[in-house]
Amino acid sequence: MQSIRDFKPNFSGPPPSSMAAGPDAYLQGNMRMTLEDPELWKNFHEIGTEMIITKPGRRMFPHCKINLSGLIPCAKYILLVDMVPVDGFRYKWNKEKWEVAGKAEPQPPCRTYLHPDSPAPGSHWMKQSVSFLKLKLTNNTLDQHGHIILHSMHRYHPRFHIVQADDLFSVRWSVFQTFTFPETSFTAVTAYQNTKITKLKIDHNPFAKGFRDEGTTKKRRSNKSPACLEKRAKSSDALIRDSEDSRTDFCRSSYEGYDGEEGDLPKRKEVDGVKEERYSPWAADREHSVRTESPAGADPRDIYNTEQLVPAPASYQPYRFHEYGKSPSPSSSVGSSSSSSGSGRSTFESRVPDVATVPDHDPSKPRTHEAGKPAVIGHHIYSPYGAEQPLGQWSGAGPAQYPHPPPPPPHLPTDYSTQAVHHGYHHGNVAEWSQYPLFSYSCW
DNA sequence: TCAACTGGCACTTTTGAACCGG
DNA sequence: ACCGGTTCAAAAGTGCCAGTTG
Repeated sequence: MQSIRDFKPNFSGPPPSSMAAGPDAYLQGNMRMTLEDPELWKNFHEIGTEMIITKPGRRMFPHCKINLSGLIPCAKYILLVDMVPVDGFRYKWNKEKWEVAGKAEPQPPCRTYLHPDSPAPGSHWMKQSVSFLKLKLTNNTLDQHGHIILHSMHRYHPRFHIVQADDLFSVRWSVFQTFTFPETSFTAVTAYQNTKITKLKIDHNPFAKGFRDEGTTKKRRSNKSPACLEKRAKSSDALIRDSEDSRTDFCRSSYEGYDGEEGDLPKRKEVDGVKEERYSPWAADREHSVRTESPAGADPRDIYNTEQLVPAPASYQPYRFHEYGKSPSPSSSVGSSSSSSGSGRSTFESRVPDVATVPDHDPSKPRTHEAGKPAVIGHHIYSPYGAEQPLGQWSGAGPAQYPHPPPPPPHLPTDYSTQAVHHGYHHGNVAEWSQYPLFSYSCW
């Protein structure tokens, strides 16, 4: 076992183009990512965001949209998103709140969504917001379309990866940074559980206009049977009560303690980010409410931006959080770690021994990483494939990139996440590490 | 028995081709 | 031939809901 930061720069052979600029190329401390529509996300988050997952794939709403700054205008970057479990539990909706319903199911094949513009120069990413509108979620573990596979009734949060790379082939050597936004965590569901979420979605998603109460069109299925209408009336009772509030008040929660601060939502968010967690339908969140504080603090939106320089593969990191963290919710861990030091960077350093520790995979090809600097994707660290399969799964161009979708990595056991829940990572080995690829699939 | 899931439905927006006039 | 604007139909994205599944 060897810590990443212990590795010395010792790449043999010519460095890839993305590294040719020399050591200064790694100094990207100014890189910043902010989430667009943070208020909307926060409104959902306070209620407990749910995302529908279907077999053919469903878009997210709200969809992930970010702003980037601090990139090198002329350098090329690749943007990726993956979904990582927030914790190791399965949930159920019971009496207007989410409850733990057991251990999480084994993680489906980890997939990464590659932004279709990738690779593009920094100037491209910075000139306008970057939308991941086309990202789709599915519960079909045999999905052939490259959608991100999730389990229903499990909690996830998206991670955004910025990789400085001239092309898809050089990603594995490239500088990358990972960002998460606590308010983007959600529960994957096949049908909405919380009627408040349904209402929020209807109110804000243009495709759902037809379900709005005060639409120009008449209500659908208005001639239902009385029994059905009665059932509907019962189920939508809460919605009707909500509808009596003004539309600008839609985010008002029914949780106790909220009334005292209603009407001051935006201000409260900026002043006290911790408090708002109280309104989460997550009992755990309310009990262990820890909020991310802004590392730099200049931009209010940065309050929600937890920069992670942790090169942990998807579906691996949360369990490491779980292993070392004190809370069952890694999102809380993320927030607390960031807030504890007031600096995402120092937080990263403090976590390196725990999170960024990798098995002593291949001593002949050591990885380079120094604490406080963006991590370098080592040759073997994140690729589930050997050197003979150099990220071919997400190379090429355009939608035709997965006409023949890649099969799940054959070495991926179906029960590895169960092992993870059982905290089996103290003594990792090569096979174990390779089971948690960051970029195992190309998707767009 | 029941929670979770599926598929069809009605409704919406988005997209792109076709058409027209300058 | 080119360009910009309009129209229209198909495609795709929504939540609803009854039926199915485990």
